[in-house]
Amino acid sequence: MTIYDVAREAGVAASTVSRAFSRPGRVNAATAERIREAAGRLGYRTNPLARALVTTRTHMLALAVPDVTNPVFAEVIRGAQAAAGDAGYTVLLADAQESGVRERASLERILSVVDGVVLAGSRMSDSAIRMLAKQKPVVVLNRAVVDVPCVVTDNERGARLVAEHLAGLGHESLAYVAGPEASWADGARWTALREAAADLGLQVRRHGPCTPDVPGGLRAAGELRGRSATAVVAYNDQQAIGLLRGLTAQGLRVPRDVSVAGFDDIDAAALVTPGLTTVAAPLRAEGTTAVRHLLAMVQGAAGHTGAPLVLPVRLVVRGSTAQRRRKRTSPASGTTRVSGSAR
Amino acid sequence: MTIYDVAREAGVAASTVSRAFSRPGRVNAATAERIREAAGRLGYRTNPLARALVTTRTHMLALAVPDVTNPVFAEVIRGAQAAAGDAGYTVLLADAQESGVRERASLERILSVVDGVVLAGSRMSDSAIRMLAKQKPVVVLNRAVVDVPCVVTDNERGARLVAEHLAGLGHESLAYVAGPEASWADGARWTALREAAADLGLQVRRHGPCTPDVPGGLRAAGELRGRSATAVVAYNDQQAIGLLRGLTAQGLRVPRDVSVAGFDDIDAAALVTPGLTTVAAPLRAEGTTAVRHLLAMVQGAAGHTGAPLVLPVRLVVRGSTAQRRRKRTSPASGTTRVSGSAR
DNA sequence: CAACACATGGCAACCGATTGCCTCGGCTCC
DNA sequence: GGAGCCGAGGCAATCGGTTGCCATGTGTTG
Repeated sequence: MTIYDVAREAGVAASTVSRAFSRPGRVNAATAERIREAAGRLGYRTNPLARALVTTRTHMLALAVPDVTNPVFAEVIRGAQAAAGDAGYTVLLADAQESGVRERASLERILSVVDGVVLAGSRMSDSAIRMLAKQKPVVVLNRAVVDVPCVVTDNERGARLVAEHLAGLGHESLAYVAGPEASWADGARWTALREAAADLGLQVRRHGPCTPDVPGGLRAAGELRGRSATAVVAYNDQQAIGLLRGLTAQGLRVPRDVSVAGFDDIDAAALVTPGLTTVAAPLRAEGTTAVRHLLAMVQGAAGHTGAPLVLPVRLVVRGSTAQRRRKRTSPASGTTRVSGSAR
Repeated sequence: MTIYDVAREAGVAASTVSRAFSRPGRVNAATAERIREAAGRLGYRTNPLARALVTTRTHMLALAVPDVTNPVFAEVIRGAQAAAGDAGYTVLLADAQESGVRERASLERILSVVDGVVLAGSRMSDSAIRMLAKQKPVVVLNRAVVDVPCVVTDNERGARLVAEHLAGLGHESLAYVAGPEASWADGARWTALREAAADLGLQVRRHGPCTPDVPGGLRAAGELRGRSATAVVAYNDQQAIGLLRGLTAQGLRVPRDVSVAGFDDIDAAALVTPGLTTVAAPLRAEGTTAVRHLLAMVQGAAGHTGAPLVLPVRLVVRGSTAQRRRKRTSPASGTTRVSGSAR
């Protein structure tokens, strides 16, 4: 089923068939109708590859994520997918598997067939990204890279919200469990948290780096043992959940003995016990805005490489944070439970 | 950077360059080396689209999933991605958003550029799938469709394992919370559970259908209120987690008053309290085997359309199931807690 | 030494669209 | 009535590879 078959069926030249589809108005309405009908009869579908070969537009976008199984990115993917689909674009996923090298490799493979790239939580170096941005339109998500269009969440405000929340509960000494070193968001969150803490007169210590997953949080719980912090803020929710479990396993009670908070508000945050207090990021929206920006660039607009576009966050308070209690007595032994409201 | 540039640089014809890459042995080793070197110098990358246009092989595969954000499929995606990557193939994701119609639509869009399709948990009708399989190589995951190659998990054995586990704990009356009607796996699980229950002399009632997510489980918990079942098996882990919360909210204790089990063993199953007893499916392996089969077909092998390939499961016992207790006294009031082992 | 096989490389058609340029007929306008 | 314009459609080149077929040169064999 090629354009030539349709042309023969409709009694016109192939070029006319092509125009009938891609350039409405360029051919006579009646002829166009006749062609469309012939195409329908033959079940003709235009071959995207052939088209792409000459137009150099594939209508495909690359989306690189550090880990497909990370629920944070699952939502981002869905958002990106939706926005792309609406515009008639298809998303190619590049799973970096938490490695800058593999990220480069999988991008390398698909780079030549896509019209643009969204880098979500990229583990590549700034210069590698800038290099990439020279070849194809690129939008970076959750990271700021000079000279490249970026979309980020409001980490500053998020960190400040947690800090204020914890300060309001009487906590004076915080711990921050860090994410991967290559993560820009980690830096942003830590810096903002430290500043907010300073403003509020709180102590805050950094631990890590730890892997941004549940095991990472578990390990962090071990390292935190015996520290004086009465509240722990984790780089992300998975770590925070790991913390919840690790601290509990040590005989500590959350939030009675120690408060825990995370970032992102993944689904699981509401499912663990106690529910996790966290800074909710508009994950779906991150995906859609990134793609929309990218599409704007692909379609001509010179990507504004100024300040990153900042998406708002909000604090979701659940059961994992509570009023600070004066000194815990014997942290390890099982004391009589009083009532234990799950929230 | 085209093949012609390389040809000029190396002092040979374009066809020779092409052969140097795609048909090793067809050109003299020395010449091939010279060409490869010239290509390297120019930074030449072969254009997949141009190649695909004539070979009709794009080296891309479609993977349709009902929901990208569902952790079950996240793992499947990762497995598929890996297997495809190893073979030099790229995966295009088609998010069906839990709808047969949207599934068809997104497939429609990418069908013409892929060499084959993996349908994971498809919501389409059997006939629609068979139709599709006529146009392109198709492998169906977690569903049996006659005349189409299938890869499924051992639902029979899984259901039997849970049933035996629960029977061993003294339970005599089970409830099954059903998944989406369009889900083949739901039918398989329910049928097998019923049969196993019959063999073991257990009662079992079916409730639903319910959506295969946490809210679905929550709703099911409401409907279950006042039933006599002392153990509930859910279609999947998300529902089971919903049940956990819903039942707890009703004042019931899991596993003291009622045991809960799920299917799949998603990450979150180990994170909730109590931990969820569940039938672990080899999610990653599902993705890889499906893709490997598909690739075999794409590369010539006539997909064996006989009995589906069955992947083994195993039962993971956690804290959500326990010995049945003689009649609960007053299910709603908060009784004195005894010790509450978390596992 | 003729005849033939074989290894190697070039020529040119082709995949299925898109698009610049040209032609042709009908109209308008002066 | 002729110049000029416009709408509509066709021709053919082009995108960047692949591949069937042929030409050449070298080695092998009888």
